[in-house]
Amino acid sequence: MPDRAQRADTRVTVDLVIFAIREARLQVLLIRRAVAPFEGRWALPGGFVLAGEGLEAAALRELEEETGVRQVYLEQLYTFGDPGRDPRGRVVTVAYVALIAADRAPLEAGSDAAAARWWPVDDRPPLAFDHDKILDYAVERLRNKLEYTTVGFQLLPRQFTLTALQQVYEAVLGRRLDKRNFRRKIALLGILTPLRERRTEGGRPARLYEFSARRFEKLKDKGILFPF
Amino acid sequence: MPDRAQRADTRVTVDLVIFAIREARLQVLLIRRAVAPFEGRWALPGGFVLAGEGLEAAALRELEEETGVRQVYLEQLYTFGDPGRDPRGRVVTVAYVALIAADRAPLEAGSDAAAARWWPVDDRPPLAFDHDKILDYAVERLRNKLEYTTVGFQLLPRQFTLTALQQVYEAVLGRRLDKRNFRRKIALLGILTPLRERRTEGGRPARLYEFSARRFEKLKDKGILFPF
DNA sequence: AATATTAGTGTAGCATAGACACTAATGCAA
DNA sequence: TTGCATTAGTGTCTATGCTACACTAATATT
Repeated sequence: MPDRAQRADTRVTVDLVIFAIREARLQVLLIRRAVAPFEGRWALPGGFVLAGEGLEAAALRELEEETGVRQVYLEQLYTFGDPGRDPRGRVVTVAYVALIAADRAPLEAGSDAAAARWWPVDDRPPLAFDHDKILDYAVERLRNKLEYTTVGFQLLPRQFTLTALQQVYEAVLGRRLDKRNFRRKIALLGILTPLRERRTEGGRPARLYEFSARRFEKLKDKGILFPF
Repeated sequence: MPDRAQRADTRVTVDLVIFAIREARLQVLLIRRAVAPFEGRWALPGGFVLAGEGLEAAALRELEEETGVRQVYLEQLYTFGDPGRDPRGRVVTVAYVALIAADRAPLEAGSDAAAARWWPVDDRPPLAFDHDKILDYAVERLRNKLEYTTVGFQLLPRQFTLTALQQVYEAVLGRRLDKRNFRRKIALLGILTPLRERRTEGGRPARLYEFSARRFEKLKDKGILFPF
């Protein structure tokens, strides 16, 4: 049994890695710190977990404070608790990843006073605390999940073209994909509903699609858990 | 900014899901609680993170206290922090999964005073706190990881037969595998070193093998991250 | 009407996964 | 010693999925 004297109470925070696709690149929302430590450095948005508040609830609260959006995809990433990761004392942080649909991502994120902006993940400033490590891990996780889940759809508006969907995959994975192979794979999944509408953007108009959560659930029931 | 009065300090614990293969089944080490709450119920071993101690360090310390083993595979699983998950107050727990090689798993685990024993995961008593949820999630993760990583080898002694390896996979996945397909897949990976020794156990003697971390690293370097 | 731009479509080769049954080497008991 | 029980070890065929690869279609602009 640990001695009561040694058993230190600890402050617990949540940090958020908020991703969106902007200008066909994977971008992350960062805030510029106004106070020490790391004053002036960019950091992941986050904050303390309140008394009686669940971890995910705290993450959702911070997310809404930062971006104004609700009902987004949110997933716990990892918990970082090295002593010394925060010079102010013992702070354990539970990191979450949020995915925001392109059309719901605030243009230049309107945070309360503090400067906040989107940065391309592969062209970003050095971050405060151990946030570089957190962000790197988040990107790795997102890349992996993209290949065997349907999280990719969370980065798109409800209606989208197949080209837009492919651009999401290319932006996250960081490499070009073959158009025909990509479309065949998607079609084989059978989780997209084609719509009557088309959208025209410079050339031949493209058909719009919707993600069909209903069909996806049916696949899951059959044990086809991760169709990607 | 959260109000300072609302920002509650919190106790942080680590809980351990310690797996081993025993009698060809996936088993987990549980301890019987001697004190309230949940007195008499079985629970995952765990304890408070000490001041100045890292999360993983705390998990390793608890693991050694509980089993006496060192240098085991240890991986962070998930962090559970629902308010109300512990009737004594706000406790956030970081759950870890440990894999112990069959030959190093204590026979009937010798914990300090408290009763401790191995239970088959699919034939276990109801657990204290939210530990059933934690254990279920750990099993799910282990099953997934088994298929695309080499964690399976962590559940075996350094030298083992292919049949023993297959039994590990069958015990974790909970289904029988085809002997020829299994052996072909393993051979294709090229990460096993055949030894001269054989081990005889009732019938024809079986060749022993060693996991070759060196060859595995070479594969990783080539980008073949998860050969399974 | 010509041009630029984006959407949309099929096939062939290769690798991987699953189904499937018999022979080989040893220990033990009659 | 021989036969029997027990565990080890081996190859092929089929189906499925992945990769590479090039042209036609529909619109807007000049």
